Amino acid sequence: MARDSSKTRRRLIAAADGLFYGQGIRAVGVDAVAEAAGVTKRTLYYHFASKDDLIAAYLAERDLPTLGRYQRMIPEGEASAEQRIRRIFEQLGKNAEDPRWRGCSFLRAAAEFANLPGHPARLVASRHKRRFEAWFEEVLAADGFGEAAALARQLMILLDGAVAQILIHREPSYALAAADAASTLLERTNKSKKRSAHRRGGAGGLPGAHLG
Amino acid sequence: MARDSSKTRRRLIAAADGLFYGQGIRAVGVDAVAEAAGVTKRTLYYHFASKDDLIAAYLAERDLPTLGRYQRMIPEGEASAEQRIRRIFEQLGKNAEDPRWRGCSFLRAAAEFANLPGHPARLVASRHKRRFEAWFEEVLAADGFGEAAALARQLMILLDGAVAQILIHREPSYALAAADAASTLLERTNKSKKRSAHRRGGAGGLPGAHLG
DNA sequence: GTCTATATGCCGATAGAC
DNA sequence: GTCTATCGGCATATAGAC
Repeated sequence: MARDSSKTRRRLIAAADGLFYGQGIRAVGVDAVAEAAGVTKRTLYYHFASKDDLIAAYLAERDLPTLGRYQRMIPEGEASAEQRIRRIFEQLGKNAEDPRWRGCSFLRAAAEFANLPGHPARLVASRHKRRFEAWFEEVLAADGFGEAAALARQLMILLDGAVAQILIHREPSYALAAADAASTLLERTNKSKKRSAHRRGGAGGLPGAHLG
Repeated sequence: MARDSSKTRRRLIAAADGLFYGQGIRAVGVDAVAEAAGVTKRTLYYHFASKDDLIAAYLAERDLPTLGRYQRMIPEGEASAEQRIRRIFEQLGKNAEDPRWRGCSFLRAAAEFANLPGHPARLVASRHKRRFEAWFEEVLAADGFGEAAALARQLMILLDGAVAQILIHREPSYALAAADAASTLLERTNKSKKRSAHRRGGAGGLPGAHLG
């Protein structure tokens, strides 16, 4: 089987995911990851050139699923962009109530490797947040918002800002404060610059296995 | 000399500050801290019961000076609260241009110890952010804003959200996006709920040795 | 209060067998 | 592709002398 998709490799990434997200990347040794995956350290080093390589694979594996989970929170066409985006912040607050919630894996990785700008984990984290911001921009533009790019940036700031405050205070209600701020920003732009009307309705969605 | 204020103890905290902020707390061993302070490890353990104790002292030492640096960025009575608060975000962007900038030490500590809610570093970080939020509330209330507490929370979210994005993307311009968002939130509240007029003028201020 | 020396264990990474 | 065994180094923390 190809080295990139072997069962063992996937088991190692899954084990790394649980340990790195749960305890922190630098706090977990490769011994623990190998043991959790049920293989020896030597096998881990057959599949990954280094711990840094494993870290990058762990984050890359989270990239699209994380974005997809947020996208599924706000089904297209069932409500206005304002309502759909508000739902994202509300869902963040609910997710943060789970004791296993540890904030955003990408933000935490950037914090852990703040002194290593070229670290592979940093590249994956930056790419993920760019994708997220681009998606926000699409959602806003599709609903007729002007200055969608600038608004999308502000929403990213609010989202990670809420994550940061919740992480620091262990207080999920900061997500609602961020939701209010987002509503204000969108409402304000809506009234002055939005170019077309929106649809109406409600939206559903449940948190997946991942929490970040 | 009292153990809490001895020169050696202060040298150890200063050494820890440079290393922990520069490279991350878990990335730095006590050996490195002791060597940077010019003492042996045994002396470090005379002054601090454990590395966790040293970590807490490192953050506690940053608490009030960090808040004070922000407070000095916006001298009281020289401008409206809107202008003074905008200046904070602009200054964050300037500080982040320094290659030694590594984001917020409290946020990064919370990220590193996300799995240890009772860790002394977490307590210091939470306390610091509470103080910061309370100060924002004072500034807003003193300028006649209604809902100052809710607005102060939103500003904290924007501030740490900007720090997070800058850290992830190495892109200080996110501070300006946050500044615009803050202006919008304040302007909007200003127009609908502010209770009194404000003064006018400009403000000065320079970044200190600390960057967090 | 500071030193030398050490205890004990985990760190990331590798050699070589099968 | 996975194993056993191990390398050299660094982790936090401590014993005991002065």
